[in-house]
Amino acid sequence: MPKQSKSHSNGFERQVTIVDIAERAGVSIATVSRVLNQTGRYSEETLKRVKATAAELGYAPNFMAKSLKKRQTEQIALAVADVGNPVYVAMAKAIQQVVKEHGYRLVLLSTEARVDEEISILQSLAKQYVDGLIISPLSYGEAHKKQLAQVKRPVVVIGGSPGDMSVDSVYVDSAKGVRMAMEHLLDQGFSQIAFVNGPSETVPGTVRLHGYEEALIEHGIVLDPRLVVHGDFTLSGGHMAAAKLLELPGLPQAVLCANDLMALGVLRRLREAGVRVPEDVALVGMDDIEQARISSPALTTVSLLAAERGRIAAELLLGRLTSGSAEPPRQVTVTPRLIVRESSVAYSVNGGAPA
Amino acid sequence: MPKQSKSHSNGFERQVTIVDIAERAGVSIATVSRVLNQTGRYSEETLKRVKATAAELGYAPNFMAKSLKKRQTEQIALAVADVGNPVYVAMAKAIQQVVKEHGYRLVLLSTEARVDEEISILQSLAKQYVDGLIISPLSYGEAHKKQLAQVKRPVVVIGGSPGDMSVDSVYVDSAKGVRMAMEHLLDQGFSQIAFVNGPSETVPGTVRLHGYEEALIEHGIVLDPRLVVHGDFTLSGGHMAAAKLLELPGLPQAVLCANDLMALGVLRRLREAGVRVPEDVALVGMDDIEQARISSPALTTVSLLAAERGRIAAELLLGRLTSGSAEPPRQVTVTPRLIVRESSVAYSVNGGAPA
DNA sequence: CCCGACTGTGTAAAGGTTTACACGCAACCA
DNA sequence: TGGTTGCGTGTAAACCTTTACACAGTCGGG
Repeated sequence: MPKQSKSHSNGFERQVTIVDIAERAGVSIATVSRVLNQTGRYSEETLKRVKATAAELGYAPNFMAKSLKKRQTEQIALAVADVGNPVYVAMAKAIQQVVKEHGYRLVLLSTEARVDEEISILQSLAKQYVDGLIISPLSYGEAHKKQLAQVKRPVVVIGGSPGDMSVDSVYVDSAKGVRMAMEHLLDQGFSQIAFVNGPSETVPGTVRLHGYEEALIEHGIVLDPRLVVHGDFTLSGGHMAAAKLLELPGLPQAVLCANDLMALGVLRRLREAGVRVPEDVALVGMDDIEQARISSPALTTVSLLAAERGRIAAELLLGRLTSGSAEPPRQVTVTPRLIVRESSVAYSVNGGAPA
Repeated sequence: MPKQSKSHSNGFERQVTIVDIAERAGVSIATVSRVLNQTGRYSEETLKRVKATAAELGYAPNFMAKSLKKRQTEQIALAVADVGNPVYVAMAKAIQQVVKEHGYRLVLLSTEARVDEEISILQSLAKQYVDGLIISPLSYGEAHKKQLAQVKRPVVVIGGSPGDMSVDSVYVDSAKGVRMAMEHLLDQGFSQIAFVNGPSETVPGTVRLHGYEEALIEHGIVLDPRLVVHGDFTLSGGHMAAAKLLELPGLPQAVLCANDLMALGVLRRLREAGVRVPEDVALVGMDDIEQARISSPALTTVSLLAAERGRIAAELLLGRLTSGSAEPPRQVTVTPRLIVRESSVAYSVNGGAPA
């Protein structure tokens, strides 16, 4: 016997709940829930009636109530330093794609490259608004590790330190990437190779400088401190860094940049100064962002596989979420790839190898 | 849908709740809630004790429970066709910034340029996982309007049709943008101006074509159908479109592209063919993405103010959220801005102000 | 004919908050 | 002194689900 609905004269549009469906269909809310979630047992007859009533009423389940009860939100968060940075965009896109496939939504968090923001995001995980987090911290110190140890929701970090197994992570050996780029330049006979690095207090900054130094040592070249300048990983940072290089008595034979954005800034500054690339100076970047492919000359770069790292991170996280969190942390390492284009090979243009 | 993890015995490590704090501090949960939310009345003494206990226990409020009760999630969603498109990235960045300032989180939804995805996002608003939505649909037809009319949460659309007041929206007159670009080219004496448009079934596609036609009519030039080609708003789309133009008996004097991405593709193809820009052909794009500024030659373009539109949309939405939803829908219109750079001025004058 | 198994369903208890309402008490005023 | 006020606090009812448990009926086997 269907009870009389008690919701008539309320001026507000009350949300349709399973209670409404239950009343209308003459069953209990438990049955409605079972039918709608296809769980437990119910007869063919009830199934039809409940589904019909739900459709009729335009029912939509309330996510908050569901999440509260099931203790999972079907949301995962991505925290990056700069939403506009092409590298993170590529990552975000890849991640968005895989989490969407699995029915999760992506919450975009921006840290503005501030450590305290990163920490506070880690802490806010306790508020349970997401099931898991992918974070790509710029620095990765004790504060991070300490927070990570306390967090109870799965986290995967993109970046971090190699061999650190305190949490799932995906790592790219960017020092090796730098060495690959250096090999490429050294092989062409260049010995005066400038290095436009990022801020030295960031992880990428220190790691990549290390790669640069190693490559020089390996080839018996002493590091000229004047050839190492710093930018902030942005276009204008590269632009200013190039200005510093132009002040040197002689032009270096090649310039290696710690990321593509700075390389493009350098390219622009060099062009303004009438310096031709690659004829006068060879130029190499890192990241393989889309702009590198379409710049003129097309930029030689080292792909750090941003999209792939994003994809892997998402899969790692999803794995934690669906199967247990019992297994020990995993670290997936991807290998950078050198992509030779126009900006670093002088002889392909004018036919003459650099002396 | 995410797979159900088989009732993962999460018995231990219970979440710290206000009940725990209440017991420990010897007060009721209501008092705890009042103190923690700084609402209602409580003595200085209780304040101290509750706060101390909360800190001691490492309490973090449960978002789901709070949202369920308060009927608001502190989340807003952004739905765009392509997360990787620089225009949407700029929008997203601006939006993220303002919503973050107001304590909201941003959920990123991608529609893959499919209408059914857009509709289903609109429908899913009923599930209440966000407080509001910003959507930038590629097409904007009856299906959209019908759904929008039913939706009970505030939505603001970026794009849409001018003068449509069924919902908050921010609109840019891109037809006018096209006319501005055309004026710029016509003023220099060019009459053979090719137009690389987007797909004609999209809103931007039709609108911009319209602007192109109007400008021609205004100047008494008959439209040469061979000069209108189509791309898909991507780099490679522009590349292929340029190929078509190169097949024509004579080169046009100028090429106007419906967006910057295609313009850069055109630029690349022209360079491959040995055509110089701007000496042989003038080139103009639209959108003013960052790459336009650093390309070589720097691309003349029409700024469609993506970031600003994002900012405005976010503010519109936030306005709805905080003050009432009583007021009638508003439509904010922004005016495009011509940005003259190198690619369109043969006489090598750098920069320049819009007329 | 009884017992166990199974099937379909309902009852009620979470899940963690916010908040309307009520209550006890001190202070104040007439 | 009695009544009002205001303060600080507690009780309990939501918010909307999911789900453990119980119950009533049916059916088959012994």
